[in-house]
Amino acid sequence: MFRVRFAPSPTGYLHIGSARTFIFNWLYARHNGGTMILRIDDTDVERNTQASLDSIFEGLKWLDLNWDEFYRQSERGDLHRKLANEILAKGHAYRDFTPAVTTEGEHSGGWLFNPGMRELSTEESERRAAAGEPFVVRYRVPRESRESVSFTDLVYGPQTKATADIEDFALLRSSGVPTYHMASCADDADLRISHIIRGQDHLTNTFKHQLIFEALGVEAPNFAHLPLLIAPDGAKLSKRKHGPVVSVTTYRDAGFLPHAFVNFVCLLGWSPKDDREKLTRQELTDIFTLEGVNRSNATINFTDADPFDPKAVWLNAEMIRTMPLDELAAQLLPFVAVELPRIRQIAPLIQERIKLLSEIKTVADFIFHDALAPYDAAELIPQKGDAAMAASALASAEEILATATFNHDGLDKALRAGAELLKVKAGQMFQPIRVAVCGRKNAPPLFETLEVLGREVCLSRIAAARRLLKESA
RNA sequence: GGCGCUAUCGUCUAACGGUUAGGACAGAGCCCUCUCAAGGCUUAAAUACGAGUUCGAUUCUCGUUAGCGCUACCA
Repeated sequence: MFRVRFAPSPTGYLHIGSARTFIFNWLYARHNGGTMILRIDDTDVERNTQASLDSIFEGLKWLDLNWDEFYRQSERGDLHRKLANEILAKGHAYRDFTPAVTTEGEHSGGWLFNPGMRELSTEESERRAAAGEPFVVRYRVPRESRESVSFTDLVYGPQTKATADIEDFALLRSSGVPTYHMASCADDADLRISHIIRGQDHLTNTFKHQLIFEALGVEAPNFAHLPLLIAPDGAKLSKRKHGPVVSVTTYRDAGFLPHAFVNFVCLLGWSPKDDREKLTRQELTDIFTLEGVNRSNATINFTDADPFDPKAVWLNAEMIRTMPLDELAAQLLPFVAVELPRIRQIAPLIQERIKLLSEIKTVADFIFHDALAPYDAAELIPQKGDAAMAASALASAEEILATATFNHDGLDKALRAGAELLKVKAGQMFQPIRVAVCGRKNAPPLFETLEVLGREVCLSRIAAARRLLKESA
């Protein structure tokens, strides 16, 4: 019975590291025929935002990742408090009436608990609580009765920590609201989570969680911690420091294919061990195992100039190149204000020229704008040619295009014949035409481009180019 | 500071204790070609450092160094 959960706290948008955690959980669940649970860990009322919650749903929707059960911690407070009080009643926790220390508080060197509070008698504790004195409930780490706490991580192996190094952490805040540790463990126990797959930043917290599960009298779930995703500067990814490049929606808006993103992220901290890189979703679910997860942090390689990891871009370009044209056209639709049938015509022209879907706007700009952006007449002059050659090529092209069969083969034949007649190389004939119709030298192949543009547009742009050439002479 | 985790090309990674340390991306060069791409071929590039165990260490042990994480009434 495999039950896994992704438990984000809605205090920022869905970022790439969280997305990977979801994906690994999802893959693990699907691989094992288990249950994927989405649980919103919103116990920190101060920092929760609706925008953040929306961003989580938006991101997961885009990635086309689903879940089988959904919970919100804020609706389960009764359970958390009940279990916390059980722990208190059993004597595994105590009330700490010490007021929260101010910022200049003196707890500099390794205090584990507030002296005296652990030893308060039950009677006094009850009395002061009843009198309305504020308190937090702290776990009573069993330093006297026990040397250490241990568990075996499915990724990092056997882990042990001395109880002497674990502080008496809070279970309930003075407001009565459970802390992350309490709420998380209470829910994991109640939801019968079998495997907790989460970021390595929780590895040392796991000893505390182990203690909570024990106090609750339930068997602890299995743990698998994932190496962290870090920025090229070695720091943990953060919006403040690294900007929107860490947000999943940034990838979407830039024109990544959802699966390219998933594929890329899977390669960070996990390997199929057989040199395969491009993997379909089915292949990923088939071969994903925790044994393939490695232990060292992975750097996402980006710069200010180039905000996306080159490998992610490459994967995206690969998928764009190999996908059916109808599907590509559908993916391209949100990026331009053009009808689907027209995009379908353009798609073959740009399929192997764009790395990101959004690049359709620049690579095929000459199709979307009636008027070409101004260009220098010198651009029209072919390699090893002069203005006269450009002029005659364009004059000839105008004539040819007026009557030629307007498809690839027809244009190919007619234009090559025209070049021969002018005694110029094919390239010298084509270049002026390309610049005339596209407004620049680098563009998709000529014949297909002419065909998609249509006779009328081509002729008028060539006429305009001839005028430009004359004016600049 | 304390505790923990990690360390292979620039990046992501592979390698039962025995390999010329492999692959991919990015880079460089060549080819193909109507430009740009795409594609093909070639190339450069790594075991953090020091001990130990062993016939033999990227792999096991210890130490050093570095990076990261945790050390909250954040999650």
